[in-house]
Amino acid sequence: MMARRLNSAWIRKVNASRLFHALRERPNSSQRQLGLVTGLDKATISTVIAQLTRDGLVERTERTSGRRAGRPEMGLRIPESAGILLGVRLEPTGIDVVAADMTGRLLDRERAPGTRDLDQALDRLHDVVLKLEGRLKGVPHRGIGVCIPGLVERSGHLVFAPNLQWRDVPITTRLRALFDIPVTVENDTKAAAIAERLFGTCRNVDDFIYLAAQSGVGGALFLRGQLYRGASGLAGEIGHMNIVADGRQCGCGAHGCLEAYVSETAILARLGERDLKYDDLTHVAAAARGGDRVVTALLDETGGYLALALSGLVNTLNPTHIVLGGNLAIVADFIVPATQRDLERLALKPLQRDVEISISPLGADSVAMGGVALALETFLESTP
Amino acid sequence: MMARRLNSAWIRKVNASRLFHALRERPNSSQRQLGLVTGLDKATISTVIAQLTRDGLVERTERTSGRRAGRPEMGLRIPESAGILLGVRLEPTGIDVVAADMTGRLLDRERAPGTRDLDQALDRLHDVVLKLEGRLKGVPHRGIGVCIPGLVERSGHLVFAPNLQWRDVPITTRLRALFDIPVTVENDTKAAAIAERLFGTCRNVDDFIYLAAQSGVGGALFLRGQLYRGASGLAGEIGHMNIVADGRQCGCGAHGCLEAYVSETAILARLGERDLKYDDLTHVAAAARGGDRVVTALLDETGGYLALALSGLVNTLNPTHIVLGGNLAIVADFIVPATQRDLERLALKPLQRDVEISISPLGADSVAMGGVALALETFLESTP
DNA sequence: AATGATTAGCTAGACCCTCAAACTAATTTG
DNA sequence: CAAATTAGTTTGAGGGTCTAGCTAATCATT
Repeated sequence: MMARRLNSAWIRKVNASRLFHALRERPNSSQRQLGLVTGLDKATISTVIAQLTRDGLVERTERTSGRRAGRPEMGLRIPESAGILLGVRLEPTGIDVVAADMTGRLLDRERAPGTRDLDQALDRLHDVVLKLEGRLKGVPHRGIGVCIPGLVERSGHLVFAPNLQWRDVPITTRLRALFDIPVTVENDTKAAAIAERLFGTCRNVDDFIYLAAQSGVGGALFLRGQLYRGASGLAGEIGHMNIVADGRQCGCGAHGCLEAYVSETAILARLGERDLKYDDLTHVAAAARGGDRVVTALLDETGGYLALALSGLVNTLNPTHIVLGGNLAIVADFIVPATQRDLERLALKPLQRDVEISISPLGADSVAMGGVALALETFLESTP
Repeated sequence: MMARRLNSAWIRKVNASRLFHALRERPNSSQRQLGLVTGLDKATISTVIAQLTRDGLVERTERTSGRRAGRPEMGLRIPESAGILLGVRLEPTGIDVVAADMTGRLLDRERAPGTRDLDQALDRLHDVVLKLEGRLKGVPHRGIGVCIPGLVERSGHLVFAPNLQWRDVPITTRLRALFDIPVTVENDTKAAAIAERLFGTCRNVDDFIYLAAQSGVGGALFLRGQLYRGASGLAGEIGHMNIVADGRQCGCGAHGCLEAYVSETAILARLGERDLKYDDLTHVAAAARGGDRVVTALLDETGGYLALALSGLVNTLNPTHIVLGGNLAIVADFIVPATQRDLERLALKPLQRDVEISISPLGADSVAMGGVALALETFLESTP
């Protein structure tokens, strides 16, 4: 119990956020058009837009509508002066920071070398952010979202980040001490899924499964239009679903996890066992495009493993979309057909019929843009 | 888009519903106690309770608090006169109807023979309900919830009910024409899960997985305190998760589904293959209690299969509880230890740590009580 | 040009809501 | 019997959405 306090201020916040997103996705909309999209009353829209305009988050553009009797519609948009958002991706191999405007348009970026030393990583992050902030003066900095490859609890506590070798770190507290703007911390894949929803292929999709493979396999669920975090915030660990009884050893200690078959590391290792040495998936994709039968066969097989995991999720969650991201997107063209084929075989027809597999368009920036998305959501949820 | 209209009337409805449930679970609470539980302001509680009292849904009881300075607390409760709810379970083997008061207490029941003939089934249902309603005069009849073993879409359309052999039936429309009180239709397992949440072991649990085995295996997910229906309302089909590659043939046409191992039918069939003929799980449970090694070994194995499916769900959904219901509950004592053991092995430690497996206390009435729960939810959501 | 028709956006007022603060009520304690 | 204490009610402020009417800005027609 003890749920969120429901009062008119909260309603206003929800409606303002809904209007903001609608406008973000449809720049130059008029109030009338926003009404059609959001279902809100025009009086409500009028007052909310007036408030957002006072806050500098919305401005009028030229008139828009075609030749037609009646008062012309006024276009609205979210100006660059509305503010900037920062997104951070923390990895052992590098610290990426991107800056975007309030619509999610990438403005600038900066990178620092990665490290497994926590204090050093925070120091470097601080420096890089300062550098970026210095270049983007004169506009309010609305927030920063930090993405970490590990288990981040609801509370903001980092349970474990295998690659970084961080364990039990009160990471949010540490980061909040570093910056004077709102900080949000989340698991990298979950953040990327939010980016997919705000900026990617799932803009109007309420129920989807996001799956990203890098060194490991991460997943995230969007259910009823919201990221699903689960009881303690750890939901989405699709990578460690068991798909092969007594199968390949996984980094988590168990056998037969999805991750042991479809992560970048696993694909490269499995190719290695067939005496094919590749450094990364880009080269693998090139070989597949070149028609290498061993490679395409292995990727096809990989698609089958993926389908084993996904079919169960399709049956249980009844999503409309499945999105593949991370490095997996690089070879997705050679994986998806098999996944599709096996999904048709394994999932129940009425559920499988509704689901569409797509490849993330966000590319290498998906996680950093996830940070931006996090910052945006936090900003819109904060009391104005 | 085009989400639910958010206004003050909606807030009131949500708060009234929250208070109603709080009072239902804690009869004789005072307004102060309800405030502690729901987090609502005492002024809000005062006005809402006054409204509910006017509507006849709440009444005062004797004073309650012990000897203490200050004005004594007044107990509140939901009286029998608040109304009755009807729950229906439609099966080919029988039509069960139960009547309960607004707190979910069973008052009366009636049963008619089942049939696969749709018109005949509706006729019989109508008769049985009339009979029950005749016995429960003088109190408003607030609604009826009908549970069907099949895929029921959000719209109320029945896609397919394998056992009843019904396909593509606008079941909700048909049923609404039959009764003059609000009718809600849902898949039987989903309804049972709601019952579990309102009347069973998950009263204060927001995220749980419900799994019931009868002739098939059905599942339902409670996420963020609400039943999760998925994009088209078909979520929860855990029974057809693939758990064994090229495994046993399942009724759905595929191989290796969970249902092919842990449904009542499957368990009996697998015992049959070991030359043990049983008619139902009650006898199997008796044999297991009697120490029959073959039976206990098979049930133990079954628990392992269950763990295969559940571990993936635990990793993806991060629930706090897993509830086993339906006929599976009868033999659950011999299954759960193995499930628990394998879950510890297969699911990620930080997620597995939070999850508790329990057995539904609702017994054979779980589905019919699910109908009652459906009716109650519909009533509380309807505009008063 | 002037006028009317048409449509977008604004605004006043009704009617909800929650919530803080003051008030009333009902008890125990001294 | 007064003081202290605590539960519940009432009042009023301040917020929300929404209906209905109003104003503004255009096109079409005379």
